[in-house]
Amino acid sequence: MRELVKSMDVGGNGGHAALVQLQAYLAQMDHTGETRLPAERELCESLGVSRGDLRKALAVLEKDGRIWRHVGKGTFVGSGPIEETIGISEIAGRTNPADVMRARLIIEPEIAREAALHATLSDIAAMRQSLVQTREAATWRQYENVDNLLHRQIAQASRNNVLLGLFDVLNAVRRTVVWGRLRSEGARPPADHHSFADHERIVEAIAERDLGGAAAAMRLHLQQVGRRLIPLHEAAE
Amino acid sequence: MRELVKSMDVGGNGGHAALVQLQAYLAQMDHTGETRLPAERELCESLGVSRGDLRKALAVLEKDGRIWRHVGKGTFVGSGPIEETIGISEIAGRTNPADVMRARLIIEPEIAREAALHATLSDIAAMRQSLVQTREAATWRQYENVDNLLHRQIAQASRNNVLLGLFDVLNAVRRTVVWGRLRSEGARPPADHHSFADHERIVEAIAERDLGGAAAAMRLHLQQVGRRLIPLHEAAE
DNA sequence: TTTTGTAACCAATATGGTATTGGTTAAGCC
DNA sequence: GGCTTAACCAATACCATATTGGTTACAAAA
Repeated sequence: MRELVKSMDVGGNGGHAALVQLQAYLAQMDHTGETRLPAERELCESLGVSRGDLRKALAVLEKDGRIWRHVGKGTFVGSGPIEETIGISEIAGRTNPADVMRARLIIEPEIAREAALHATLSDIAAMRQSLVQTREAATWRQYENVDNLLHRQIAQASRNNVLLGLFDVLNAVRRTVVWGRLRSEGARPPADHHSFADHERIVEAIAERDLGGAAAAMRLHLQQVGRRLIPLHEAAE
Repeated sequence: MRELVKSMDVGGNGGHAALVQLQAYLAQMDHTGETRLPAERELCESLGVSRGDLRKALAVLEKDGRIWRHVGKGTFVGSGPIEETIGISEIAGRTNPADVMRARLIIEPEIAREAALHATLSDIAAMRQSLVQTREAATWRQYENVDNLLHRQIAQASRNNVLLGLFDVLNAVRRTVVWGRLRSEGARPPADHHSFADHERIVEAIAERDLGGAAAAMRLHLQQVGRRLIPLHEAAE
């Protein structure tokens, strides 16, 4: 312990005393469940050390990974700041439609495979109902809504809320990145639109518990969607 | 159009006029890029209709999916409210360690495959440096920090910010779910810890552009980690 | 001179009061 | 009955203020 302190370049003796007091304070606080410790200005007075020494001790513990600090929030025990929320626009701002499509191509077939393994009968029934609704859609907007629902139902059928959450994130990023890209309003999807057959193949494979078939069908479907999307993207540049 | 209005149960004639005026307003606003429309109290006066009629017309457009509203925020044109942030705790609260592990097994091998395809030389150099640091870690805490860094470097090497973002979400969920589970403090990772060899195989496969090898090595590594984690989980129940 | 303690300041965040907004209800008026 | 208006509610936005970790300057002490 003493060697550690020496090696850490902690100035004089006062710094050492502050570190010992702090470690005692942490040990006492560890079994209370509370993770946030008092403000530096209070703590240094409470421990009877100067704020500079306290900060040196805190820096040691932070480098060791026992605490983490952030301006305006405070000092906390734990390995690091657990991000409580992820900003969709932060992801969407640093990417492009091609990367989104590639991510979908990587994630969604595996989700479909998992769905084929865990889908319940009611899951499958709900998907089949969505299949009918996609064909009945009167406008492109309605079609997109039902299409979104169907893909999410597949993710939900994986019965894995982590996968479902990741799908939701990916979906939100996609809607942010591609927002306002295709504006082919007015018409409705043609009756021979490739997605109809694609969707049916996916749902059928899931219903038959064909893991590889579901993944392959989803991959094929996304590749078809990608082919229709890339030309628009290149034409815009 | 007129039939639509009739079928939508929009009371008397005043409601129809409000709908027409609103549609005109939307069309005029559509090509300005602005998505938020004025507050109801202003808009109803601007259009010269009562607030009740305006709200009926807004309800029709909302049911049609052309606008969406939220208390305190306003009314916006578009299919739906794009979730700007995803709460990690929302996902973590509805799941369990097993699902997190399964999601990692599905996602991370594919990320490793992508990394083998797109990693730059500096990416690989950084990974190798992390490999050394994992062996030098003096405590389990330090080891975990470097291990986290290495896995994130692999995701970063995919050169796909969407995949990187999804990895960050998954990682945050994992750290929330497993928080405080393993408390084997004090010791340091043994020299023959399986992860050392696992990590080296993964990085080597990426460096050699062996797509399948990278994915397989990552899958094997995570399966090993899972085997060490499940017993702890079952023992707790 | 070097080190330590103190105070002051900065940028980021938290906090609380106020204003705004969609949603709802009730009364008055055709 | 329908229609209008007004008032109220809960959720959100907005803004000023307080708090916090991070930094610097300067005097006191060694």
